[in-house]
Amino acid sequence: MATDTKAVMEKIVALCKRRGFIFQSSEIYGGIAGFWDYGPLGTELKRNIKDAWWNDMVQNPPIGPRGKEFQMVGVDCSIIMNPKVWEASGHVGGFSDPMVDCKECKARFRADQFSRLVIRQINSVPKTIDDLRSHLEDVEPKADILAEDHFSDPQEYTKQICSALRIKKPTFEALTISGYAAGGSGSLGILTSDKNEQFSYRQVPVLLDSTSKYRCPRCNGELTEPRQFNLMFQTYVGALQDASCIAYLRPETAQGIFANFKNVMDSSRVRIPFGIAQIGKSFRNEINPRNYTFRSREFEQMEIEFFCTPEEHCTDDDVTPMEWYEFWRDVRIKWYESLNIKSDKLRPRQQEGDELAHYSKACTDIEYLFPFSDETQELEGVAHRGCYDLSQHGKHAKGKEDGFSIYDDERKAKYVPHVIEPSAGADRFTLATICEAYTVDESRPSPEFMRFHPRLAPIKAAVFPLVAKDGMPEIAEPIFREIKKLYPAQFDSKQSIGKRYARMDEAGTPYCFTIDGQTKEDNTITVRDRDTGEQTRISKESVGNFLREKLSI
RNA sequence: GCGGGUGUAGCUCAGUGGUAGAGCGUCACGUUGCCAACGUGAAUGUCGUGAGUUCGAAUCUCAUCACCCGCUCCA
Repeated sequence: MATDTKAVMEKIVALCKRRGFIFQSSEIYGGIAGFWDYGPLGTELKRNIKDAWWNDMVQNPPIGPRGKEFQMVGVDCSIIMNPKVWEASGHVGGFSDPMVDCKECKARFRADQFSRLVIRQINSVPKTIDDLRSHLEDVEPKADILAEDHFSDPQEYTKQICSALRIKKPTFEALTISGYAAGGSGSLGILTSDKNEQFSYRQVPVLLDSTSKYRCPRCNGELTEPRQFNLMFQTYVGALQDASCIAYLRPETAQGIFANFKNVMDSSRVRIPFGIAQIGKSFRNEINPRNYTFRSREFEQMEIEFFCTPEEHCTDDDVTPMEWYEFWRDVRIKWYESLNIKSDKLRPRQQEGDELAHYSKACTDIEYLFPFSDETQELEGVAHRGCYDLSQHGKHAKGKEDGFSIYDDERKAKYVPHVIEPSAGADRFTLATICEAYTVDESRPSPEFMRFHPRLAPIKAAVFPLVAKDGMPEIAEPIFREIKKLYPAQFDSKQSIGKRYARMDEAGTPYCFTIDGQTKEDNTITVRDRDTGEQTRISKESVGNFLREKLSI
C-alpha cells in the first residue's frame, strides 16, 4: 500500500475525532473492536445520507425503464426475528459449523468430520490456555463426544454432556461453548438452577481433539485448526437461557422484507413491479474487524428488494428482470455520483462466474477505492436474485415448493416474483463521503477542508460578526435565527475570523455569512464559499433565498 | 485466528528507574476590521488496563485490551 494514502487515512481519522464525526465505541474503557459511535457532526452527516436515500429511492423514486412508473414502500422490521428465518435464508445452516481447511489443496471440511469434543472437569477455571492444557493432561476425560452433535442436535448433545458431568437434566438451563477458534481448547459455560431457582454458573474446560492427527481426505494434506464460521450474534429470548430460546441479531435487513412480502402486498395495494425498502441496523460478528468503520460488527444497511415479473411471464410491454437489474445498477451508480462521489475512485464491478452465488443471475458490486487499501471495497451490491428468497421462505414457512407465489390478474399467471436487490451500507457510504470530501490545499491558510455535497453537509451555514463589537453581533443574531429555522446552522463570534472559517472548513460547512462594517451602511453581508474561499456580497434579507437556491440541488 | 509494531493531554509527540512535559488545539479576558493573527491567563493525564520486580516504575518483566501493518477471513 502506498504510504501516502495511508497517511491520508490517518489524517482523516484524526479530523473525524477532532471535529466530532466518529469516535471509537466505549473509548473510556479501552474501546471495543468493531464498534463505533458517531459524534455530533457524524450523526448529522449519516442522517442526511439516510434521508437522501429514503427520499430519492422510496418517496420520490426515479422513473423506470421505458418510462414505467413503479411503487416503492418502506418497512421497519425488528432486529430479532424467529430463528427459522435464518434457517430458511441459509445463514444458520451453511455457515454455523466450525470448519477446517486443507493447507495444501484449500478444500474446506466440517471440523466435526475430524474432531471429537473431550470433556474433562476440573475444579477451578484456569487463567490461560497454557494453564488449561497443563491441567487437562492430568485429568481423566469425563466424556468424549462427537462435536457434530452440538450443531446437528443440540438437545442430544446437551443430554450427553449433562450425563457425563452428572448434572440432572431438569436443572440444566443453558450451555455455551467457546474456544473452538482458540485452537482446540476452551470452556463450556453451564448455567444451572436449583429447586429454589437460584442460578449458578460454572465453566468446564474442554478440549477439542486436535485435527493435526487427521489429514485431508482428498490430497492427504495438512489441515488447519477448526474455526468457527458463524458470524451471527446469538442471544436468548426470554428469561430462561435454554437452547430452545436461542435467537440471532439479524445479519442483514433483507430477510425482514421477504418475511413481510405477503403482509405488504395484502395491505398496501402495491402491484408488481414494486419495491420494499428498509434502513436499519444489522450485526455480524466479524472475525477480524478492520479498516476504521468499514468492517464493523454493528452497521446500518439501506436495502431495497424490488419485485418483478419473471422473464417467462413477461409480455412484450413488460420490463424484464434483467432490465430492472440494469436499471437499478445504473440508478445506484448515478446516485453516488450525484452526491459528489465523482472521482474515478467509484468503480462498479460486475461479478463473474464462480463469484456469483448459485441462485444469483447477475450482481454488480459498486466499489470505492478507500485510502486504507490498494483494492476497491464494496459500498453496495446490486444483485439479481431470481426467485430464490421468496421460494426459500415459501418452502420453510408454508411447506410449499412454489414458495410465495402470487396470482397476477393482468398476465393471468401464477409465479414467484423475481427480486432485484440493491443493498447499500450506510456507514460505508458515510465513510466514503468523508474520504471523498477530505481535501488538502496547502495554498489555503487552513489546508484541510471537507468538500461535502451541500445536501449532505452536517452544517449548512454559519453566521459570524466580523468582530464582537460595534453592534455587529446584534445584527448577526437575528440573521442566524432566521437561517436556523430553515437549515442546521451555527453562530460564532469568538476569536479571529480566520479561525472561525477554518473550523467551518473542517466541518464541511458550504457557506459562511459575515457581518462587517459595511453591513450597517448598505445592509449587505459577505458570503464565503467553502471550496473557493471567494467572498461575494448579498443583501442581508436575501440570505434565506440564497441558501434555498444553493441547497436545493 | 497467526506474526510484527504501537499505546504519555483533544491532536502530534518528547520524556530509558527519582517532581508529568512541549507545540498545536480548547476555554476565558483583552486586543483585533476578512482567512488557524497577537497578548495574558486557565482547564485538561487511571502515562491503555492489571499484576510483578524495586526504597521508588511512564520507563524493566508478564498478562490483558485497543489500534496499525502483513497473512488469514470476509456466507
